Amino acid sequence: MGFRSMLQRSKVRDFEEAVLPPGTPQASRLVFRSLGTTVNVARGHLIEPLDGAERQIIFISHGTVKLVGHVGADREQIVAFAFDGELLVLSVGTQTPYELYAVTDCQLLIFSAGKLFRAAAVSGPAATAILDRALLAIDRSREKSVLLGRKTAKERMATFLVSLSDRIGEPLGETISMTLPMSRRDIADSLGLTIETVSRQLTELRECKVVDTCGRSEITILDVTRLRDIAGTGAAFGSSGSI
Amino acid sequence: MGFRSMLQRSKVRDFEEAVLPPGTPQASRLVFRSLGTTVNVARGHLIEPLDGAERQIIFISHGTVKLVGHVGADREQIVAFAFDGELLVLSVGTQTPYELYAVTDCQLLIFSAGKLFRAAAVSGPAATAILDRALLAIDRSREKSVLLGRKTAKERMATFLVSLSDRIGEPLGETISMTLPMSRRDIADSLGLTIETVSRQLTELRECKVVDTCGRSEITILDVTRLRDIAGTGAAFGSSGSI
DNA sequence: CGAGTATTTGATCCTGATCAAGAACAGTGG
DNA sequence: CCACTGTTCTTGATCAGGATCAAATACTCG
Repeated sequence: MGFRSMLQRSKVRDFEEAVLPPGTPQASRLVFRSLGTTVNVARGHLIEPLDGAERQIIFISHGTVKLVGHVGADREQIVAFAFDGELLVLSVGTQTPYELYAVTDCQLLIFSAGKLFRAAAVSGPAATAILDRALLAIDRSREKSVLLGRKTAKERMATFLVSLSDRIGEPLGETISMTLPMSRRDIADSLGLTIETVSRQLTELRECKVVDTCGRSEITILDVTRLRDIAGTGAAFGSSGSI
Repeated sequence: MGFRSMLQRSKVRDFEEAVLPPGTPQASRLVFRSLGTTVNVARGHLIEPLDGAERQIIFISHGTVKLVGHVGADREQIVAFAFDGELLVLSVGTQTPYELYAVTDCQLLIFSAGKLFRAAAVSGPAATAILDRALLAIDRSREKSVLLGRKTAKERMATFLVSLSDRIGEPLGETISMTLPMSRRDIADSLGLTIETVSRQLTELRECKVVDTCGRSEITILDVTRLRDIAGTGAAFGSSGSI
Protein backbone atom coordinates (compact mmCIF):
# COMPACT_ATOMS: atom_id res chain seq x y z
CA MET A 1 0.00 0.00 0.00
CA GLY A 2 0.89 3.69 -0.29
CA PHE A 3 1.81 3.91 3.35
CA ARG A 4 4.85 1.69 3.24
CA SER A 5 6.10 2.94 -0.11
CA MET A 6 5.94 6.54 1.12
CA LEU A 7 8.09 5.75 4.10
CA GLN A 8 10.62 4.25 1.76
CA ARG A 9 10.49 7.01 -0.80
CA SER A 10 11.84 9.75 1.46
CA LYS A 11 14.27 9.80 4.29
CA VAL A 12 13.53 8.57 7.80
CA ARG A 13 15.27 10.65 10.47
CA ASP A 14 17.40 9.09 13.12
CA PHE A 15 16.81 10.13 16.74
CA GLU A 16 20.43 9.88 17.78
CA GLU A 17 21.57 11.90 14.81
CA ALA A 18 18.88 14.55 15.10
CA VAL A 19 18.72 15.04 18.86
CA LEU A 20 21.73 13.69 20.71
CA PRO A 21 24.91 15.78 20.61
CA PRO A 22 27.77 14.25 18.56
CA GLY A 23 29.91 13.36 21.58
CA THR A 24 27.25 11.24 23.31
CA PRO A 25 28.94 8.07 24.59
CA GLN A 26 27.95 4.74 23.08
CA ALA A 27 26.63 3.49 26.42
CA SER A 28 24.05 6.31 26.58
CA ARG A 29 23.04 5.70 22.98
CA LEU A 30 22.22 2.12 23.82
CA VAL A 31 20.10 3.24 26.75
CA PHE A 32 18.13 5.63 24.56
CA ARG A 33 17.60 2.90 21.97
CA SER A 34 16.19 0.60 24.61
CA LEU A 35 13.78 3.25 25.92
CA GLY A 36 12.06 4.32 22.71
CA THR A 37 9.11 2.51 21.14
CA THR A 38 8.77 2.77 17.37
CA VAL A 39 5.23 3.24 16.11
CA ASN A 40 3.84 3.59 12.58
CA VAL A 41 0.57 5.47 12.14
CA ALA A 42 -1.45 6.03 8.99
CA ARG A 43 -2.67 9.53 8.15
CA GLY A 44 -5.72 10.74 9.97
CA HIS A 45 -5.35 8.31 12.83
CA LEU A 46 -5.18 9.12 16.52
CA ILE A 47 -1.89 8.41 18.22
CA GLU A 48 -2.56 6.81 21.60
CA PRO A 49 -0.19 7.48 24.48
CA LEU A 50 1.77 4.32 25.18
CA ASP A 51 1.08 3.41 28.79
CA GLY A 52 -0.96 5.07 31.47
CA ALA A 53 -0.73 8.48 33.03
CA GLU A 54 2.72 9.76 32.22
CA ARG A 55 4.13 12.58 30.18
CA GLN A 56 5.69 11.38 26.94
CA ILE A 57 8.28 12.70 24.55
CA ILE A 58 7.70 11.86 20.91
CA PHE A 59 10.33 12.00 18.20
CA ILE A 60 8.98 12.29 14.65
CA SER A 61 11.16 9.98 12.55
CA HIS A 62 9.04 10.67 9.51
CA GLY A 63 5.86 12.55 8.69
CA THR A 64 3.76 15.31 10.25
CA VAL A 65 1.65 15.22 13.40
CA LYS A 66 -0.74 17.71 15.00
CA LEU A 67 -1.50 18.19 18.68
CA VAL A 68 -5.12 19.24 19.12
CA GLY A 69 -6.79 20.84 22.14
CA HIS A 70 -10.55 20.77 22.55
CA VAL A 71 -13.05 23.30 23.88
CA GLY A 72 -16.40 21.67 24.32
CA ALA A 73 -17.42 19.25 21.60
CA ASP A 74 -16.94 21.11 18.34
CA ARG A 75 -14.26 23.75 18.75
CA GLU A 76 -10.68 22.63 18.33
CA GLN A 77 -7.33 24.36 18.37
CA ILE A 78 -4.13 22.91 17.00
CA VAL A 79 -1.52 23.72 19.58
CA ALA A 80 1.49 22.45 17.64
CA PHE A 81 2.53 20.76 14.45
CA ALA A 82 5.66 18.60 14.50
CA PHE A 83 7.62 17.59 11.41
CA ASP A 84 10.39 15.15 10.55
CA GLY A 85 13.23 15.23 13.04
CA GLU A 86 11.37 17.28 15.66
CA LEU A 87 10.48 16.43 19.25
CA LEU A 88 7.06 16.92 20.80
CA VAL A 89 5.97 16.87 24.43
CA LEU A 90 2.67 15.10 25.09
CA SER A 91 1.23 15.83 28.52
CA VAL A 92 -1.65 13.82 29.87
CA GLY A 93 -4.23 14.78 32.46
CA THR A 94 -4.09 18.49 31.63
CA GLN A 95 -7.00 20.88 32.06
CA THR A 96 -8.01 20.78 28.41
CA PRO A 97 -7.88 17.35 26.80
CA TYR A 98 -5.32 17.04 24.01
CA GLU A 99 -5.14 14.50 21.22
CA LEU A 100 -2.27 13.73 18.88
CA TYR A 101 -3.12 12.91 15.25
CA ALA A 102 -1.08 11.81 12.26
CA VAL A 103 -1.48 14.46 9.54
CA THR A 104 0.42 12.27 7.08
CA ASP A 105 1.50 8.65 7.39
CA CYS A 106 4.23 8.72 9.95
CA GLN A 107 6.81 6.88 11.94
CA LEU A 108 7.35 7.89 15.56
CA LEU A 109 9.63 7.05 18.42
CA ILE A 110 7.82 7.36 21.75
CA PHE A 111 9.55 7.80 25.12
CA SER A 112 8.32 8.10 28.65
CA ALA A 113 9.42 11.63 29.60
CA GLY A 114 10.62 10.54 33.03
CA LYS A 115 12.73 7.68 31.76
CA LEU A 116 14.17 9.75 28.94
CA PHE A 117 15.22 12.50 31.33
CA ARG A 118 16.75 10.12 33.79
CA ALA A 119 18.74 8.58 30.96
CA ALA A 120 19.70 11.99 29.64
CA ALA A 121 20.76 13.25 33.06
CA VAL A 122 23.53 10.64 33.08
CA SER A 123 25.19 12.35 30.13
CA GLY A 124 25.10 16.12 30.75
CA PRO A 125 25.19 17.25 27.10
CA ALA A 126 22.28 14.98 26.19
CA ALA A 127 20.21 16.49 29.01
CA THR A 128 21.09 19.96 27.82
CA ALA A 129 20.14 19.04 24.24
CA ILE A 130 16.72 17.82 25.31
CA LEU A 131 16.16 20.79 27.61
CA ASP A 132 17.07 23.06 24.75
CA ARG A 133 14.38 21.47 22.64
CA ALA A 134 11.90 22.00 25.44
CA LEU A 135 12.79 25.68 25.60
CA LEU A 136 12.41 25.92 21.82
CA ALA A 137 8.92 24.48 22.23
CA ILE A 138 8.17 27.19 24.80
CA ASP A 139 9.35 29.86 22.37
CA ARG A 140 7.19 28.45 19.58
CA SER A 141 4.17 28.24 21.83
CA ARG A 142 4.64 31.84 22.96
CA GLU A 143 4.88 33.00 19.36
CA LYS A 144 1.59 31.24 18.82
CA SER A 145 0.02 33.08 21.75
CA VAL A 146 1.05 36.41 20.29
CA LEU A 147 -0.34 35.36 16.93
CA LEU A 148 -3.65 34.15 18.36
CA GLY A 149 -4.03 37.03 20.77
CA ARG A 150 -3.08 40.00 18.66
CA LYS A 151 -2.65 39.32 14.96
CA THR A 152 -5.19 39.84 12.17
CA ALA A 153 -6.22 37.05 9.80
CA LYS A 154 -3.83 38.29 7.12
CA GLU A 155 -0.93 38.51 9.57
CA ARG A 156 -1.69 35.03 10.89
CA MET A 157 -1.67 33.52 7.42
CA ALA A 158 1.60 35.24 6.52
CA THR A 159 3.19 34.23 9.83
CA PHE A 160 2.12 30.66 9.26
CA LEU A 161 3.67 30.53 5.79
CA VAL A 162 6.92 32.15 6.94
CA SER A 163 7.24 29.76 9.86
CA LEU A 164 6.41 26.75 7.73
CA SER A 165 8.91 27.77 5.06
CA ASP A 166 11.60 27.96 7.74
CA ARG A 167 10.79 24.43 8.84
CA ILE A 168 9.97 22.52 5.66
CA GLY A 169 10.55 24.89 2.71
CA GLU A 170 12.88 24.22 -0.24
CA PRO A 171 14.64 27.42 -1.38
CA LEU A 172 14.66 27.83 -5.17
CA GLY A 173 16.61 30.97 -6.01
CA GLU A 174 14.69 33.98 -4.64
CA THR A 175 11.60 31.89 -3.94
CA ILE A 176 10.73 29.12 -1.49
CA SER A 177 8.56 26.15 -2.42
CA MET A 178 6.83 23.68 -0.17
CA THR A 179 4.24 20.97 -0.10
CA LEU A 180 1.67 21.63 2.60
CA PRO A 181 1.20 18.39 4.49
CA MET A 182 -1.99 19.64 6.15
CA SER A 183 -5.48 20.56 4.95
CA ARG A 184 -7.11 23.99 5.03
CA ARG A 185 -9.04 22.84 8.06
CA ASP A 186 -5.81 22.06 9.87
CA ILE A 187 -4.40 25.47 8.98
CA ALA A 188 -7.58 27.12 10.22
CA ASP A 189 -7.53 25.11 13.44
CA SER A 190 -3.93 26.12 13.98
CA LEU A 191 -4.50 29.83 13.34
CA GLY A 192 -7.73 30.21 15.28
CA LEU A 193 -9.65 31.01 12.08
CA THR A 194 -12.22 29.26 9.86
CA ILE A 195 -11.37 27.47 6.61
CA GLU A 196 -13.25 30.15 4.67
CA THR A 197 -11.07 32.90 6.10
CA VAL A 198 -7.89 30.90 5.43
CA SER A 199 -8.99 30.39 1.85
CA ARG A 200 -9.78 34.06 1.37
CA GLN A 201 -6.45 35.20 2.79
CA LEU A 202 -4.58 32.77 0.59
CA THR A 203 -6.47 34.08 -2.43
CA GLU A 204 -5.53 37.65 -1.56
CA LEU A 205 -1.87 36.72 -1.13
CA ARG A 206 -2.02 35.03 -4.52
CA GLU A 207 -3.66 38.09 -6.08
CA CYS A 208 -0.88 40.41 -4.89
CA LYS A 209 1.75 38.00 -6.24
CA VAL A 210 3.24 37.30 -2.82
CA VAL A 211 2.66 33.57 -3.18
CA ASP A 212 1.60 31.19 -5.90
CA THR A 213 -0.26 27.94 -5.48
CA CYS A 214 -0.59 24.86 -7.61
CA GLY A 215 -3.23 22.31 -6.73
CA ARG A 216 -4.21 22.06 -3.07
CA SER A 217 -0.88 21.63 -1.44
CA GLU A 218 1.90 23.05 -3.59
CA ILE A 219 2.77 26.59 -2.59
CA THR A 220 5.59 28.90 -3.61
CA ILE A 221 6.54 32.04 -1.75
CA LEU A 222 7.40 34.54 -4.49
CA ASP A 223 8.22 37.56 -2.33
CA VAL A 224 9.72 36.43 0.96
CA THR A 225 10.49 39.96 2.18
CA ARG A 226 6.95 41.15 1.55
CA LEU A 227 5.49 38.10 3.28
CA ARG A 228 7.65 38.72 6.35
CA ASP A 229 6.51 42.33 6.36
CA ILE A 230 2.89 41.27 6.31
CA ALA A 231 3.56 38.75 9.07
CA GLY A 232 4.57 41.69 11.24
CA THR A 233 7.46 39.63 12.51
CA GLY A 234 10.50 41.35 13.96
CA ALA A 235 11.53 44.41 11.93
CA ALA A 236 9.35 47.30 13.10
CA PHE A 237 10.69 49.19 10.09
CA GLY A 238 10.01 46.82 7.23
CA SER A 239 12.57 46.35 4.48
CA SER A 240 10.00 47.42 1.89
CA GLY A 241 9.03 51.01 2.53
CA SER A 242 10.21 53.29 5.32
CA ILE A 243 13.89 54.32 4.96
CA MET B 1 9.37 53.73 50.86
CA GLY B 2 6.50 51.32 50.20
CA PHE B 3 8.74 49.09 48.15
CA ARG B 4 10.93 47.84 50.93
CA SER B 5 8.16 47.56 53.48
CA MET B 6 6.12 45.39 51.12
CA LEU B 7 8.98 42.97 50.71
CA GLN B 8 9.17 42.68 54.43
CA ARG B 9 5.46 42.36 55.02
CA SER B 10 5.05 39.08 53.21
CA LYS B 11 7.21 36.08 52.70
CA VAL B 12 10.13 35.89 50.29
CA ARG B 13 10.43 32.47 48.64
CA ASP B 14 13.64 30.53 48.66
CA PHE B 15 14.88 29.07 45.36
CA GLU B 16 16.38 25.96 46.91
CA GLU B 17 13.25 25.25 48.87
CA ALA B 18 10.84 25.93 46.02
CA VAL B 19 12.68 24.35 43.11
CA LEU B 20 15.40 21.93 44.15
CA PRO B 21 14.33 18.48 45.32
CA PRO B 22 14.83 17.79 49.06
CA GLY B 23 17.73 15.40 48.55
CA THR B 24 19.91 17.82 46.58
CA PRO B 25 23.48 17.57 47.94
CA GLN B 26 24.98 20.55 49.71
CA ALA B 27 27.70 20.88 47.07
CA SER B 28 25.11 21.42 44.31
CA ARG B 29 23.27 23.93 46.45
CA LEU B 30 26.38 26.00 46.78
CA VAL B 31 26.86 25.94 43.01
CA PHE B 32 23.31 27.18 42.45
CA ARG B 33 23.79 29.94 44.99
CA SER B 34 26.89 31.13 43.21
CA LEU B 35 25.15 31.19 39.83
CA GLY B 36 22.08 33.27 40.63
CA THR B 37 22.00 37.05 40.67
CA THR B 38 19.48 38.67 43.00
CA VAL B 39 17.70 41.70 41.58
CA ASN B 40 15.05 43.99 43.08
CA VAL B 41 12.72 45.79 40.70
CA ALA B 42 10.01 48.34 41.46
CA ARG B 43 6.55 47.88 39.97
CA GLY B 44 6.11 48.97 36.39
CA HIS B 45 9.78 48.75 35.56
CA LEU B 46 11.39 46.79 32.76
CA ILE B 47 13.58 43.89 33.83
CA GLU B 48 16.71 43.87 31.68
CA PRO B 49 18.33 40.56 30.83
CA LEU B 50 21.58 40.32 32.73
CA ASP B 51 24.31 39.90 30.15
CA GLY B 52 24.21 39.64 26.39
CA ALA B 53 22.54 37.14 24.11
CA GLU B 54 21.72 34.17 26.25
CA ARG B 55 18.59 32.47 27.43
CA GLN B 56 17.87 33.13 31.10
CA ILE B 57 15.90 31.41 33.81
CA ILE B 58 14.28 33.70 36.34
CA PHE B 59 13.06 32.63 39.75
CA ILE B 60 10.46 34.92 41.31
CA SER B 61 11.42 35.19 44.98
CA HIS B 62 8.66 37.68 45.58
CA GLY B 63 6.11 39.58 43.51
CA THR B 64 4.50 39.26 40.09
CA VAL B 65 6.06 39.71 36.65
CA LYS B 66 4.61 39.72 33.14
CA LEU B 67 6.29 38.65 29.92
CA VAL B 68 5.05 40.78 27.04
CA GLY B 69 5.30 40.13 23.31
CA HIS B 70 4.88 42.92 20.79
CA VAL B 71 3.24 43.12 17.39
CA GLY B 72 4.14 46.36 15.71
CA ALA B 73 4.23 49.39 17.96
CA ASP B 74 0.92 49.41 19.80
CA ARG B 75 -0.40 45.86 20.08
CA GLU B 76 0.88 43.78 22.95
CA GLN B 77 0.19 40.30 24.24
CA ILE B 78 1.10 39.05 27.69
CA VAL B 79 2.50 35.60 27.11
CA ALA B 80 2.91 34.64 30.76
CA PHE B 81 2.53 35.91 34.29
CA ALA B 82 4.81 34.51 36.96
CA PHE B 83 4.13 34.67 40.69
CA ASP B 84 6.05 34.05 43.92
CA GLY B 85 7.99 30.81 43.82
CA GLU B 86 7.62 30.24 40.07
CA LEU B 87 10.26 29.93 37.37
CA LEU B 88 10.16 31.77 34.06
CA VAL B 89 12.15 31.22 30.87
CA LEU B 90 13.31 34.39 29.14
CA SER B 91 14.51 33.82 25.58
CA VAL B 92 16.33 36.52 23.70
CA GLY B 93 16.66 37.06 19.96
CA THR B 94 13.31 35.45 19.18
CA GLN B 95 11.13 36.40 16.20
CA THR B 96 8.85 38.63 18.20
CA PRO B 97 10.58 40.84 20.77
CA TYR B 98 9.63 40.09 24.36
CA GLU B 99 9.99 42.29 27.41
CA LEU B 100 9.73 41.35 31.06
CA TYR B 101 8.05 43.82 33.41
CA ALA B 102 7.51 43.96 37.15
CA VAL B 103 3.75 44.04 37.78
CA THR B 104 4.35 44.59 41.49
CA ASP B 105 7.55 45.40 43.34
CA CYS B 106 9.54 42.21 43.16
CA GLN B 107 12.64 40.32 44.02
CA LEU B 108 14.12 38.00 41.43
CA LEU B 109 16.92 35.50 41.12
CA ILE B 110 18.33 35.45 37.58
CA PHE B 111 20.32 32.58 36.09
CA SER B 112 21.96 32.00 32.75
CA ALA B 113 20.00 29.05 31.36
CA GLY B 114 23.10 27.29 30.09
CA LYS B 115 24.96 27.56 33.38
CA LEU B 116 21.93 26.53 35.40
CA PHE B 117 21.41 23.42 33.26
CA ARG B 118 25.02 22.43 33.40
CA ALA B 119 24.93 22.75 37.18
CA ALA B 120 21.65 20.85 37.36
CA ALA B 121 22.92 18.06 35.10
CA VAL B 122 25.50 17.17 37.77
CA SER B 123 22.69 16.19 40.14
CA GLY B 124 20.10 14.20 38.19
CA PRO B 125 17.06 15.00 40.38
CA ALA B 126 17.75 18.73 40.15
CA ALA B 127 17.87 18.49 36.35
CA THR B 128 14.61 16.59 36.34
CA ALA B 129 13.02 19.16 38.63
CA ILE B 130 13.97 22.02 36.32
CA LEU B 131 12.92 20.11 33.22
CA ASP B 132 9.60 19.40 34.87
CA ARG B 133 9.08 23.11 35.37
CA ALA B 134 9.88 23.68 31.71
CA LEU B 135 7.26 21.13 30.68
CA LEU B 136 4.76 22.79 33.00
CA ALA B 137 5.46 26.05 31.20
CA ILE B 138 4.75 24.32 27.89
CA ASP B 139 1.42 23.05 29.25
CA ARG B 140 0.46 26.51 30.47
CA SER B 141 1.40 28.08 27.17
CA ARG B 142 -0.66 25.52 25.25
CA GLU B 143 -3.66 26.18 27.47
CA LYS B 144 -3.23 29.81 26.55
CA SER B 145 -3.21 28.99 22.85
CA VAL B 146 -6.48 27.13 23.19
CA LEU B 147 -7.94 30.04 25.12
CA LEU B 148 -6.76 32.66 22.63
CA GLY B 149 -7.65 30.62 19.58
CA ARG B 150 -11.05 29.24 20.46
CA LYS B 151 -12.65 30.69 23.58
CA THR B 152 -15.18 33.51 23.80
CA ALA B 153 -14.62 36.60 25.92
CA LYS B 154 -16.72 35.18 28.74
CA GLU B 155 -14.90 31.85 28.70
CA ARG B 156 -11.53 33.62 28.69
CA MET B 157 -12.43 35.72 31.69
CA ALA B 158 -13.68 32.69 33.62
CA THR B 159 -10.62 30.63 32.66
CA PHE B 160 -8.37 33.45 33.82
CA LEU B 161 -10.05 33.68 37.20
CA VAL B 162 -10.01 29.91 37.73
CA SER B 163 -6.35 29.66 36.83
CA LEU B 164 -5.43 32.63 38.98
CA SER B 165 -7.35 31.24 41.94
CA ASP B 166 -5.37 28.00 41.63
CA ARG B 167 -2.13 29.92 41.73
CA ILE B 168 -2.69 32.74 44.20
CA GLY B 169 -6.17 32.28 45.68
CA GLU B 170 -6.99 31.97 49.40
CA PRO B 171 -9.82 29.48 50.02
CA LEU B 172 -12.41 30.77 52.51
CA GLY B 173 -15.01 28.06 53.03
CA GLU B 174 -16.87 27.53 49.77
CA THR B 175 -15.42 30.67 48.22
CA ILE B 176 -11.95 31.74 47.09
CA SER B 177 -10.60 35.25 47.60
CA MET B 178 -7.67 36.91 45.96
CA THR B 179 -6.00 40.22 45.41
CA LEU B 180 -5.40 40.84 41.73
CA PRO B 181 -1.82 42.03 41.38
CA MET B 182 -2.41 43.26 37.83
CA SER B 183 -4.52 46.00 36.22
CA ARG B 184 -7.45 45.55 33.84
CA ARG B 185 -5.09 46.42 31.02
CA ASP B 186 -2.80 43.57 32.00
CA ILE B 187 -5.72 41.17 32.13
CA ALA B 188 -6.87 42.34 28.70
CA ASP B 189 -3.36 42.02 27.27
CA SER B 190 -3.16 38.52 28.65
CA LEU B 191 -6.54 37.40 27.31
CA GLY B 192 -6.28 38.97 23.87
CA LEU B 193 -9.18 41.33 24.65
CA THR B 194 -9.64 45.04 25.35
CA ILE B 195 -10.02 46.56 28.82
CA GLU B 196 -13.61 47.46 28.00
CA THR B 197 -14.49 43.84 27.25
CA VAL B 198 -12.74 42.62 30.39
CA SER B 199 -14.68 45.14 32.44
CA ARG B 200 -18.01 44.16 30.87
CA GLN B 201 -17.40 40.44 31.41
CA LEU B 202 -16.48 41.04 35.03
CA THR B 203 -19.64 43.07 35.48
CA GLU B 204 -21.73 40.22 34.05
CA LEU B 205 -20.07 37.67 36.31
CA ARG B 206 -20.79 39.95 39.24
CA GLU B 207 -24.43 40.36 38.14
CA CYS B 208 -25.00 36.59 38.10
CA LYS B 209 -23.42 36.27 41.55
CA VAL B 210 -20.55 34.09 40.35
CA VAL B 211 -17.97 36.52 41.68
CA ASP B 212 -17.93 39.57 43.87
CA THR B 213 -15.49 42.44 43.75
CA CYS B 214 -14.42 45.04 46.24
CA GLY B 215 -12.42 47.99 45.04
CA ARG B 216 -10.20 47.47 42.02
CA SER B 217 -8.27 44.42 43.03
CA GLU B 218 -10.14 42.41 45.63
CA ILE B 219 -12.14 39.62 44.06
CA THR B 220 -14.02 36.69 45.57
CA ILE B 221 -15.19 33.68 43.62
CA LEU B 222 -18.60 32.87 45.07
CA ASP B 223 -19.52 29.90 42.86
CA VAL B 224 -16.39 27.98 41.91
CA THR B 225 -18.26 25.18 40.12
CA ARG B 226 -20.23 27.58 37.99
CA LEU B 227 -17.11 29.54 37.11
CA ARG B 228 -15.35 26.36 36.00
CA ASP B 229 -18.36 25.47 33.90
CA ILE B 230 -18.26 28.82 32.19
CA ALA B 231 -14.52 28.45 31.65
CA GLY B 232 -15.33 25.37 29.57
CA THR B 233 -12.43 23.63 31.19
CA GLY B 234 -12.35 19.86 31.33
CA ALA B 235 -15.76 18.37 32.16
CA ALA B 236 -17.79 18.21 28.97
CA PHE B 237 -20.75 17.42 31.21
CA GLY B 238 -20.67 20.20 33.75
CA SER B 239 -21.40 19.46 37.38
CA SER B 240 -24.24 21.96 37.34
CA GLY B 241 -26.90 20.72 34.95
CA SER B 242 -26.79 17.70 32.69
CA ILE B 243 -26.78 14.44 34.70
C1' DC C 1 -10.30 66.83 49.93
C1' DG C 2 -8.61 67.27 45.33
C1' DA C 3 -6.04 65.68 41.14
C1' DG C 4 -5.00 62.29 38.17
C1' DT C 5 -5.52 57.77 36.66
C1' DA C 6 -8.09 53.48 36.17
C1' DT C 7 -12.42 51.53 35.42
C1' DT C 8 -17.12 51.24 33.95
C1' DT C 9 -20.80 52.07 30.83
C1' DG C 10 -22.92 53.37 26.38
C1' DA C 11 -23.21 53.81 21.08
C1' DT C 12 -21.48 52.46 16.83
C1' DC C 13 -18.42 50.00 13.65
C1' DC C 14 -15.69 46.25 11.49
C1' DT C 15 -13.32 41.89 11.09
C1' DG C 16 -13.97 37.47 10.72
C1' DA C 17 -17.81 33.87 11.60
C1' DT C 18 -21.68 31.70 9.72
C1' DC C 19 -24.70 30.16 6.15
C1' DA C 20 -25.12 28.76 1.38
C1' DA C 21 -23.80 27.46 -3.23
C1' DG C 22 -20.64 26.26 -6.66
C1' DA C 23 -15.94 24.68 -8.44
C1' DA C 24 -11.85 21.93 -8.26
C1' DC C 25 -9.64 18.05 -6.86
C1' DA C 26 -8.34 12.98 -5.67
C1' DG C 27 -9.50 8.46 -5.71
C1' DT C 28 -12.10 4.70 -7.83
C1' DG C 29 -13.62 1.56 -11.20
C1' DG C 30 -14.75 0.75 -15.92
C1' DC D 1 -7.71 7.37 -20.19
C1' DC D 2 -11.96 9.03 -18.72
C1' DA D 3 -16.29 9.39 -16.32
C1' DC D 4 -18.19 9.24 -11.68
C1' DT D 5 -18.38 10.45 -6.79
C1' DG D 6 -17.42 12.17 -2.48
C1' DT D 7 -14.64 15.37 -0.37
C1' DT D 8 -12.16 19.67 0.04
C1' DC D 9 -11.71 24.18 -1.34
C1' DT D 10 -13.32 28.66 -3.03
C1' DT D 11 -16.47 32.41 -3.44
C1' DG D 12 -20.48 35.18 -2.15
C1' DA D 13 -24.04 37.21 1.19
C1' DT D 14 -25.25 38.16 5.72
C1' DC D 15 -24.58 38.23 10.75
C1' DA D 16 -22.49 38.91 15.39
C1' DG D 17 -18.96 39.32 18.96
C1' DG D 18 -15.85 42.14 20.39
C1' DA D 19 -13.23 46.51 18.99
C1' DT D 20 -13.33 51.31 18.85
C1' DC D 21 -14.78 55.80 20.08
C1' DA D 22 -16.68 58.72 23.69
C1' DA D 23 -18.07 60.00 28.13
C1' DA D 24 -19.11 59.45 33.01
C1' DT D 25 -17.74 57.44 37.42
C1' DA D 26 -14.87 55.44 40.96
C1' DC D 27 -10.48 54.68 43.04
C1' DT D 28 -5.97 55.83 44.94
C1' DC D 29 -2.68 58.64 46.72
C1' DG D 30 -0.75 62.80 48.02
